[in-house]
Amino acid sequence: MPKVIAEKADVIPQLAEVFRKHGYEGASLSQITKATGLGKGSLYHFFPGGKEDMAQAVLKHVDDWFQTHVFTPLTSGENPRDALDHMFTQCVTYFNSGQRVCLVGAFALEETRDRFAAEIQNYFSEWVRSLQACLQLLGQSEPDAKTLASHIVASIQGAIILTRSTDDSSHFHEVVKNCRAIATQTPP
Amino acid sequence: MPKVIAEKADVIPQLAEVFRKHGYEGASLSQITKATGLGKGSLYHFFPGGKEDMAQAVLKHVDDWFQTHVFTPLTSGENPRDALDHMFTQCVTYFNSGQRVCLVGAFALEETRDRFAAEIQNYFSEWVRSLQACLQLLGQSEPDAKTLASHIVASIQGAIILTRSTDDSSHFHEVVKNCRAIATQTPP
DNA sequence: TAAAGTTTGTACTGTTTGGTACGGTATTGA
DNA sequence: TCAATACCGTACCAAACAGTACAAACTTTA
Repeated sequence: MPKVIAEKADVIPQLAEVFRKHGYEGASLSQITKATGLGKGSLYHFFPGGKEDMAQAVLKHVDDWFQTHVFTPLTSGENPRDALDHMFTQCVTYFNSGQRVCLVGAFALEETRDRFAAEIQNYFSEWVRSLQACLQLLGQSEPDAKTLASHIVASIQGAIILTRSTDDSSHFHEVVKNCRAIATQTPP
Repeated sequence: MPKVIAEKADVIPQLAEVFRKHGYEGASLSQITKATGLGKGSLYHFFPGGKEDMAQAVLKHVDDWFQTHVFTPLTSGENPRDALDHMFTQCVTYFNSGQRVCLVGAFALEETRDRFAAEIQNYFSEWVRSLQACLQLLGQSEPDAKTLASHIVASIQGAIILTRSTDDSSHFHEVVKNCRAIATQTPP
């Protein structure tokens, strides 16, 4: 196993921050070189496909994180109540109380949506699907769980927008609190 | 009143579509000239401040629309129940069942957020504030109405992301339906 | 230590960027 | 009808853009 000076994996978090800040179209290579400290040579060595290649790697990284820390726990089935709590806690941390943009959500609003359609769709489908499964384990009917899951995922995404717009992360916390409430209430 | 060949107001909708598609940073002047059919000369005649000027005009236009068609009706007080219904209906139409990006929301996720901070903040504050007022007229307590209002606005914004991500506007309709339900239920 | 392979910086390409300058053409009020 | 004003197209600018080429500097293997 060769020891390397830098690894692809090392620069992905910094790459992600650039895309988060400026979106796909708005992110320039000069910003990327500055953020990663890498010259174009290294960048194109790791990502021969250029910007698109970098974005793909970042999307994959985000998806892996959510798969491990959110989606899989939701469907583990051991203790759905705890899994749900865990999801909300992880979201508050990961999205920094709504101050940190969701990269996939941001891509979904740009024209780039088409370029990364499969990755974006997969991320949100998986989230809704696994959350729905968890809610059904908690006693919700299938259609109720489906609606509720969509609603909760949407709320979290929207709460990021609201928090960033008003510079007030209490919005995010309130929305999460409300989501916890409607997720555990018994349907009429 | 001078008759003019073209008016500023005429190009704003087309301008808005470009910003919606590409975001502020991603929107290039060549895309704008193409979309509006206007040369740079005309563009800089109407908007001496360039791209930023154009974006300001578009934000103003959006804000005016919501002020007239959503925010003011919510606080009119005549019939809060109808006003609430009206808001949801207008949103479904305006956002084309979640397929049309909310320009202000999209700006809030970009780095441009800082540039247009005041306009973005005002838009969402007004929305939440007027919705809260309406909910209080419907019998919600002040804190409940505040939380609920944040939650509903966030849900709508997030529902756009979800719908665009999955290319399935049923997500938007389900979220709106759920929002209608939680808005009118009596608190425990 | 020598050869092979990996990583990195620099200089360069042609293109596009936002913005300016300015001459020309409509439309106006007087 | 005749300035004055409002509109519009083209050519132009320096800076920044994404991407390429390639040699120098490292690591590793042998």
